[in-house]
Amino acid sequence: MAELVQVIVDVPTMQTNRPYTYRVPEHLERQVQPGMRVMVPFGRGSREVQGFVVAVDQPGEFDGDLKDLAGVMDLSPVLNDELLKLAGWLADQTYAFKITAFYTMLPSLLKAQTTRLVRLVDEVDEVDEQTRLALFADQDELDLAKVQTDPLALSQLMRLRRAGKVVIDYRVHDRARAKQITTITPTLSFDDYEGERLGVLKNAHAQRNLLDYLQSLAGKTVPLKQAQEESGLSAATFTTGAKRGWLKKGQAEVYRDPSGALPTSPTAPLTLNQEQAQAVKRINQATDQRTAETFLLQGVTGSGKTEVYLRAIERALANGRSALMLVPEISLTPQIVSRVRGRFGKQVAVLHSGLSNGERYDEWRRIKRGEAKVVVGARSAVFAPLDNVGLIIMDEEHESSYKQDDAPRYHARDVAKWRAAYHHAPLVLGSATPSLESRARAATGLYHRLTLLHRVNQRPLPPIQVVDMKREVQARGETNYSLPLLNLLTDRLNKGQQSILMLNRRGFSSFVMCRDCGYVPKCPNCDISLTLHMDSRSLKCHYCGHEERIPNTCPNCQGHRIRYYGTGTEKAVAELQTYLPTARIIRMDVDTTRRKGMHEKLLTKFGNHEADILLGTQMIAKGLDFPGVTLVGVLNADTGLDLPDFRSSERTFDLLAQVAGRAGRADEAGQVVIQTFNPDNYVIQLARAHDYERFFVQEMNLRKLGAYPPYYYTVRVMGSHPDEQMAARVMQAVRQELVGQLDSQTIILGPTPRAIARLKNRYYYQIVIKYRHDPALHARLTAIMEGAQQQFDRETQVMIDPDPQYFL
DNA sequence: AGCACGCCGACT
DNA sequence: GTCGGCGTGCTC
Repeated sequence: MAELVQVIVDVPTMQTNRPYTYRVPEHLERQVQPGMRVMVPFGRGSREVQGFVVAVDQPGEFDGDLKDLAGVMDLSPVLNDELLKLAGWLADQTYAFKITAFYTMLPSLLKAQTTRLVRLVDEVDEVDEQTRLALFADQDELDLAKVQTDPLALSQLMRLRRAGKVVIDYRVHDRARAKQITTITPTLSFDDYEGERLGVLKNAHAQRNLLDYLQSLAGKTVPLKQAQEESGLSAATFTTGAKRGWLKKGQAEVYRDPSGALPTSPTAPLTLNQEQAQAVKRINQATDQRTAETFLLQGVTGSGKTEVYLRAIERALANGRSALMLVPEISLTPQIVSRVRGRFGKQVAVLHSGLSNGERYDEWRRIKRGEAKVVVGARSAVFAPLDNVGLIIMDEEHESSYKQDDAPRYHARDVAKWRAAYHHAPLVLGSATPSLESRARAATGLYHRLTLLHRVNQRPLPPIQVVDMKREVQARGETNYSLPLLNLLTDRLNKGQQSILMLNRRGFSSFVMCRDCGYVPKCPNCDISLTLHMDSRSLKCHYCGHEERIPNTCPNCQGHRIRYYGTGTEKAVAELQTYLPTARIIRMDVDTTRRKGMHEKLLTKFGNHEADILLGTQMIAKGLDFPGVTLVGVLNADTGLDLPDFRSSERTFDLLAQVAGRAGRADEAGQVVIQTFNPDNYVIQLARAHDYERFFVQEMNLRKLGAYPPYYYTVRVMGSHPDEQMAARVMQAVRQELVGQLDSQTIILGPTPRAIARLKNRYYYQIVIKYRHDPALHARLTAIMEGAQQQFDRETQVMIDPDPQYFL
């Protein structure tokens, strides 16, 4: 019988980042288990918070007065033993709070909402009637959150509270609800319905039809909605039926169905070529033998990696185990989902960002109950509550979206490795352009490398033509389109074939600049240039959301020549339309796809050949498969090449390889055009040659010279404060705590102000640490996180980002 | 996070 | 003299 429990409470601060001990009242003794959510009183007053039970019946060190658990929120644990352990590891590795780790692993509905209600105590006569009316109107309770923004009301309430005239109640409410639907069940026998029919008036058609319908059900319970559709009768008719005792209404719990009515016709496995068969064989061996081996499946675009995944999943299932397949959000398209569903049917659960909170919760429950054995999802799906995992797949493993860029700053690849080791399951990392880290590990034998060099359709990779834009611009003036590209576009248009054009906007966006004095409007809070949004005719800050009107005159020199800079897709489309007046062009960028579902809608439209050219940003590069596309153009390949980021070459190479793979997926041969101002750059040249391996070798040399990953590991320590001096001082102190304490090969860079030094009125300074092997570092950094609050004032924030994707 | 405690300025 | 500002410490 549990008498004591250890609870991690939902108060995300360093000081409370440890278990608190609670007594278990008798009536809860039988219920409470580790991994369950509970409600506990915390702090003075009547405050109640949600928490997670991490241990039962282990007496804590605390010897003060214990409080009682207020309630248990779950019937069975939401976190099993594996996930509890994983959360501990995750928090430790990413320097995050334990509570943050728990919530990251669970659907958001399991985070209870707390409301604070202000209630008047009985003797109101003492309270000024005017005040009472102003604040409470005729209610006796008031949601504090609604008043929070009104400083006057807030201070009045606080005064009343001090005087004991009002109290604040805390209510924790669980938002996790199973969806309920109404059902109907016939209550009479076939013959009895015949009897009822005699008692119904001849012209009561609806009722007669209802009797017919109920008869046809033969006692079966059906959802009311379905009954209405099948019978064509109204809800009111069924209500009348219930009153007459012909049927019974009931409630049933259902899963919200995120797949919609998507027909998933079963698809047969494709025939494997020899390379694929070899890869499948090796992976399946590991699955059978339960070895937690990591494979790097390196296959050119179109080499049939997905089929390898599906075969490997099949084997895991055949062994009675489950499988997890991670894909980047952007390639979690209906195409890939229907392919997995087609093979494994209802055993598949899909987790993607398009799900509502309720749908996500339901998919999570299906997985947890063991009804779904295959999970396909983006980054956070790596925490799917699967039991007995037999295989983990991570497609496009080089994608930077696998790294979460707020706390906990985990990389899904590391979590996948942890879980694979826990379950003794193989992990398959798939990519055409692996991350240098993974490719290097395959080179040392840490990962087992599997290669797919041939495309399944036997077609060669499309030829890539590199066009020097310096010459084009010299000859024809400022333009986004070279003659070779225009000629090919015209040719495709004449043949009725489709083209895709990509505008590389990495590290680059359109902004407004004064042509007289060079003034660029900046965000008053964040010190970064405001981006131009033509749809709302405004300037917006991408970081804090600040918005202002486009100025007519320059605020700096009062000049009138304030113009737009940078090439947006909008401008690129307009220019293209002047060259090709008859072409039907679809523009795809953040602006045209902001509304939910627009992304798919535009792609479907293009897929149906309702347009000739798809012009968009990076988002068009991934995972699209349009057989009709025979020309792919990259308008500005080098944007992003010169960013002060050691990974910019790698990302550019990946991007070019990705888009090149979009051409000629089907029968027609494809052609790729890359426009660039740096035609001789090695990234461009090796992308043109489709030569990842040489790129790998060359880039590794540069990384070695610069002491960058994968030769060195990196950690970024960021400190922020509303006062710039303080931010700098904090990071200076952090540096002092590290200097002399670390390995002799470890390099400490900074502190330096971050590229975006001010965000939301806070100043940021950072230190980057590069190290090869430094056993003392982790403990040092943990100590810095723990000490930061005590050492500095409350406004100080210290964040640690292990293995950052960007240093900017 | 949210609350109490405690120590300094402008009001009855 | 007190009311109330926000810096600091603590929450089983």
